[in-house]
Amino acid sequence: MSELIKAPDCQFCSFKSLLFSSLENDGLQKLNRCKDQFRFKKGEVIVQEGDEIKSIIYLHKGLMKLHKRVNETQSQIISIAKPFDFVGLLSVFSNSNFLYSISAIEDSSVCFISKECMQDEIARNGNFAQDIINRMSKTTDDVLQNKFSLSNKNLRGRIAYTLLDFAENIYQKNEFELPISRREIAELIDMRTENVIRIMSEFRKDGIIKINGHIIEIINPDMLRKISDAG
Amino acid sequence: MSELIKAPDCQFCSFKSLLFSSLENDGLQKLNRCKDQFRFKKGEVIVQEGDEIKSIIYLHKGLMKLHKRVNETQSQIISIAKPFDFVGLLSVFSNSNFLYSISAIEDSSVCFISKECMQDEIARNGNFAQDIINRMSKTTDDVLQNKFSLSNKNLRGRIAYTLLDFAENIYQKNEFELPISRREIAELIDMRTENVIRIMSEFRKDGIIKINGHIIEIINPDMLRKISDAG
DNA sequence: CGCGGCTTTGATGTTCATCAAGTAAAGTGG
DNA sequence: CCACTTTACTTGATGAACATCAAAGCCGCG
Repeated sequence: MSELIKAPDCQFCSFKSLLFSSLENDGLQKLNRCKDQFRFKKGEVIVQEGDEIKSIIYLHKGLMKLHKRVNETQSQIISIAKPFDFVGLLSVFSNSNFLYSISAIEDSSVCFISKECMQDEIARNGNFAQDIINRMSKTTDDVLQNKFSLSNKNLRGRIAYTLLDFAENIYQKNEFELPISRREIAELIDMRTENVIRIMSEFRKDGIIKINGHIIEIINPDMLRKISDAG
Repeated sequence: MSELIKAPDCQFCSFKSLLFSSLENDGLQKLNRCKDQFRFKKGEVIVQEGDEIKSIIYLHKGLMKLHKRVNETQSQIISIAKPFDFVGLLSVFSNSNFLYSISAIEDSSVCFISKECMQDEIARNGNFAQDIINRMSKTTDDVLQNKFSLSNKNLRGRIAYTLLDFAENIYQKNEFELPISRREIAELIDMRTENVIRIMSEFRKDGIIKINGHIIEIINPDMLRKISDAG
């Protein structure tokens, strides 16, 4: 189960500079008292669709998926959160309850920062507010950009795009372990499990990628890029 | 062409309460000096994809579309902005240039508020910052919610959803004039012009709607809702 | 060891894009 | 104001892309 770990002082957090550069010591001290650090194992659910939003979730390490039930048998993945993301910055400030669930797809380490504290600090420190706004804007842009490029692509293009996304933006390596099942890939890019498998097999037969279970190696990124763009 | 009109004092703007409730007089005065009010005729382009972002655009009256070129022959509509929307709050704070174009699809009246002024005010006034954040969060949520519900639907469902959206959220009437062409509807909900026409004709033959050019009357909203939900 | 979930492949059917062709409507220049 | 051009709308026919259905192997787990 999830594990509360002794939270280090924010002041010494290695990610501080990325996020809270606009906070002077005073603000950091405050924020420090408003946070809890947790570890989650792969597969654990951090937030259930409909839960009250009490905190903003900052992802230190690992990967998470934001997902939504569509009906009894189907889900949809909205986006995948990477380290340094404020997971669920979407809708934190416009809804009192989460519109989606959040689950760890790799062992992860997160900070929960109380929404109230965050709001106080936003009201008190304009530079911090500006930082948060920029952050939100960027997060939104990324999600939308992703969805829009995908919606123009055929299935081959979507798979190619997704594999490149994992290689370039998430793992920065051409060989990596897919953190999600074929079915979840399908949920992420709006297609059926069978077709995810079929097309990945095609790519394998064409020598574009190697597959070993969840381990993927991209042999020919240029070709993958071409397929993604053509799609 | 677009027409600069004598801008009334923000203090007496009838929309003030909706937007700038967090601004005391001092802040309003400042903002007042940072804005220009314009009128645009249906069809006019307010912003071209790639233009530098210098202002935030507030839509008083009318309707606008946010759209993007996909290739030489195709565009895609990202969303339709209604009165009281900050058009293009998306990416204003994460990009220096617009990622999309903005065009009037009805005669419209807008305020341009300088981005710089806005940022100064955000830094100075925490409550205002909080307001803006809530606004952004809501705008984003709406766009995403829309796109996600659409992506699960078949073509009939998408048309039904869209007609209901116009009737309920934009015009609040069961009879209205579609402000966009069949082709633009296709661009909005990711299908082909021919199928937009075909399905709308089906709905007409089934007695669900009446069509007279761009005038649409919804006869059976319940059925439309059913089709939208089933899709 | 047996059950359920994930993966894989093949066969079949449906949905939708594409192509084609024609009418209507709307803008454009003389 | 009329001929001309372009753009929007409409319907039908065809084929491609993709979902669905079915069946079987695999793997981890209780």
